[in-house]
Amino acid sequence: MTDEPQRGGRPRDTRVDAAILAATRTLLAEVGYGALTMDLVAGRANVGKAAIYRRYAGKQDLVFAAAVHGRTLDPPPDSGDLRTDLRWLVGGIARSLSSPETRAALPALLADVTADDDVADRFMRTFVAEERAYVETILDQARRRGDLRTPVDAEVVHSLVLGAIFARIYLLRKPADKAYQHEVTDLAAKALTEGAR
Amino acid sequence: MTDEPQRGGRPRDTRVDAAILAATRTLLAEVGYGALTMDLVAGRANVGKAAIYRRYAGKQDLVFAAAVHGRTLDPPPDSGDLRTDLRWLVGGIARSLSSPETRAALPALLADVTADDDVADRFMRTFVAEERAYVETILDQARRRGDLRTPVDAEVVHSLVLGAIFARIYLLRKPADKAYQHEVTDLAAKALTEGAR
Amino acid sequence: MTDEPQRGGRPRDTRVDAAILAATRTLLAEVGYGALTMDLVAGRANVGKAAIYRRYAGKQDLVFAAAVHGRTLDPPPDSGDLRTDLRWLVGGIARSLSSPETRAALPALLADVTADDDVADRFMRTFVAEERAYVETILDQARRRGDLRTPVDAEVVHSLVLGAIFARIYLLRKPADKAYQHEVTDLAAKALTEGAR
Amino acid sequence: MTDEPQRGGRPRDTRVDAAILAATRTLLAEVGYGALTMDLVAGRANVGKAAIYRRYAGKQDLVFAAAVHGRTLDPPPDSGDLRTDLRWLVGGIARSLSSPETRAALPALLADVTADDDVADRFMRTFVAEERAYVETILDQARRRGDLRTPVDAEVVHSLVLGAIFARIYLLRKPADKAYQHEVTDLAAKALTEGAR
DNA sequence: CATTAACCGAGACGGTACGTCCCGTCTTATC
DNA sequence: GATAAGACGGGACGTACCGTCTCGGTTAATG
Repeated sequence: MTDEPQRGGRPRDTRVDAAILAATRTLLAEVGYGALTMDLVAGRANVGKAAIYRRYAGKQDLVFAAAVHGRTLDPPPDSGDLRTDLRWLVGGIARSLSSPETRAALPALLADVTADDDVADRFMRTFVAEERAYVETILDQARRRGDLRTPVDAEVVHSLVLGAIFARIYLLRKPADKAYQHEVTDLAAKALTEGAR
Repeated sequence: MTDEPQRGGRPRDTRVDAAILAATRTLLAEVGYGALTMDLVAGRANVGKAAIYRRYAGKQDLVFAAAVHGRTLDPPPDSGDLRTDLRWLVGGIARSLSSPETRAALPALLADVTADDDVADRFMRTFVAEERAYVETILDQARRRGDLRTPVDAEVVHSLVLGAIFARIYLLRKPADKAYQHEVTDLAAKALTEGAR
Repeated sequence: MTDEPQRGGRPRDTRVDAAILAATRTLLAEVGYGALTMDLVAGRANVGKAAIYRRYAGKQDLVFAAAVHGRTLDPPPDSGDLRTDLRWLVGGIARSLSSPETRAALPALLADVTADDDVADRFMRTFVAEERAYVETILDQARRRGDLRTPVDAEVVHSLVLGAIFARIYLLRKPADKAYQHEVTDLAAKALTEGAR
Repeated sequence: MTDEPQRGGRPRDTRVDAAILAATRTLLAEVGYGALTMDLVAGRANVGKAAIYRRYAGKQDLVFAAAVHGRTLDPPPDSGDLRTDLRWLVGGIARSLSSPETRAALPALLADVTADDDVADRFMRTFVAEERAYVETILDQARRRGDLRTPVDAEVVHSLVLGAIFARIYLLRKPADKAYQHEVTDLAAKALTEGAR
């Protein structure tokens, strides 16, 4: 986001903020990312284009804010059981990646963002960091309980779980439903606990 | 592809076919998907734009053909050992997703695919089906050897392995190097064989 | 025209010649010069484009041949009376410039042709030369009869008469009907005979 | 012209208006109508193509505005002498049709006009109407002086004079120089005054 | 009678201009 | 100084024609 607020003069109109985001979400659902035009958003929100560019650096930034940002997981529970913790993680990621807005925006966002390494790193950090911390928490707890085979990298576990959900939805184009979540949780638990103790 | 062959008249020039694909691949690696222009491809291939549009419906179609189509894995080996088979699978997918052309093209392609169900089907057939068959072969062989815990779905295994590599490269933006491949192979083997026998 | 015939081999098919010209004339009337495409002519005539280009150097050449060429005046009569001779000249030019095909083709042809001085001179000569000779004949006869004021240039007279008809039809966009022809003839006769004898 | 003005927002930049017309006039003289490209005009004027298409419906519209519109004759003098008035008329028309821009644009424009009746009306109003009024003025003055043979139609006189100059330049492709202007003036004066008084 | 050279329809070829669309910035008048 | 409106420079898109070339096949005159 651009969003360094102004110093003097008339303050930003919060109704404009809301209208922009609402129009973006509506249009994402109606026409998809590709046909979502800045002019279109401005028109739908009854807002000038400048008002959008004053808030967001561009289309990617806008869509990221409207469709992806803030969809955060609840904090991890520490159920005392690795499998339960994993089920919670898998469910959270699945829910986050399954929302209609995310489904409409994420692939194109990923594409736009991949084109520029700087932007990409920033976006990915935002997208990934919180989840990563939760994975580490879960693994630490399990390690403390002695439920884990010794050397296991949180980054690898994260890529496995996140990748499994992402691939299911965006590569294989099937729903990441409860049954699938269960299978993934099960396999992950087996992999992490095999040979432990 | 467009590609309905003509009935009479001058046949398509295969040298033009080749020049277009070669130029596309070169330019994907040189400038990336975003800066890849139809005029640029035409110029590099010494070809008229019409010659491209005669063959491909647009940029997506062209890039799909140039970057994804025909990039097939070697046939699966049946080493007699599940872990070795998995290592081969993981390595093949990693190699396929790591090529500069694929790295340049895949995210944008994925975005296009998500936006259009027709394209999606074609994409799935090409990108996913062959790999899936290999996964099934590997699992069947392991099952026949009795190395497998009973109920395991090839589709789930595929999404796990493919997702792990994809997430590593395109979401976490790190190389899917040998060390990573080994970790994924190891975890997958553990998950699949846990409790077997 | 291109039209240097071949030395050996199969001779040109006269049915093709006719079909090309017929299609051109039909299409000139149907869609006008601007929308008349070589492909369109070829398609309508059931003929390959090469067959057209074997006969004509290009669109202008084709249209010139189809719509303008050969529309020649009858030979001048020498009625013994300048006014009568002028009426014949005016009528002939008016008839020639009024035909539907000429009306459809001439302005655009003039435009295309004006773009290239060499082509322009060639076309104009063809278009103009015969008429010019007739004007000279008429003036000579009048001069011999003593009906003419002394110094009068055939080129100027020609430009006056031709221009009057052309301007009437193509600049003012009104029919060069009998009444108009009569007025022009009358004025021309007055101008040429004023002060004679 | 397109030219329906906007209601709010940034107004059209008159410097852009001027730059577009200037570039068009320059390029008409430099390269002619055929080689005059919209991109070329945009580039020369340092203007986006959209800025041109916002003002003009296409190449014809642009060229019409640049080359023909507003090129008006000076007001007619009333010298008290028909021949002098005619010389002025002939000279004015000749000057107007001889300018490099008009020479480059008029034939193509005429072609476009002939192809589209709507355009034709606009063309006629601009190109023809003012001149016609002048012809009528001149004839009226002469008539009041009694210098004119009785029934003479301004439209016919206009077509004669205009046609003579047009034919000289665009059909015979010779300069409408002083000598030619004198001959035309002379013949016209003779035709109009023959038998008068 | 066989050869041969130019013909034939069909349509792909390189090239070029078209007019449309979108991006992200800038410029008005208004609040 | 923020706002709605919308013009601005820039640049890619996909379409349409031009005039040439290439394919398989045909047809008359030559040898």
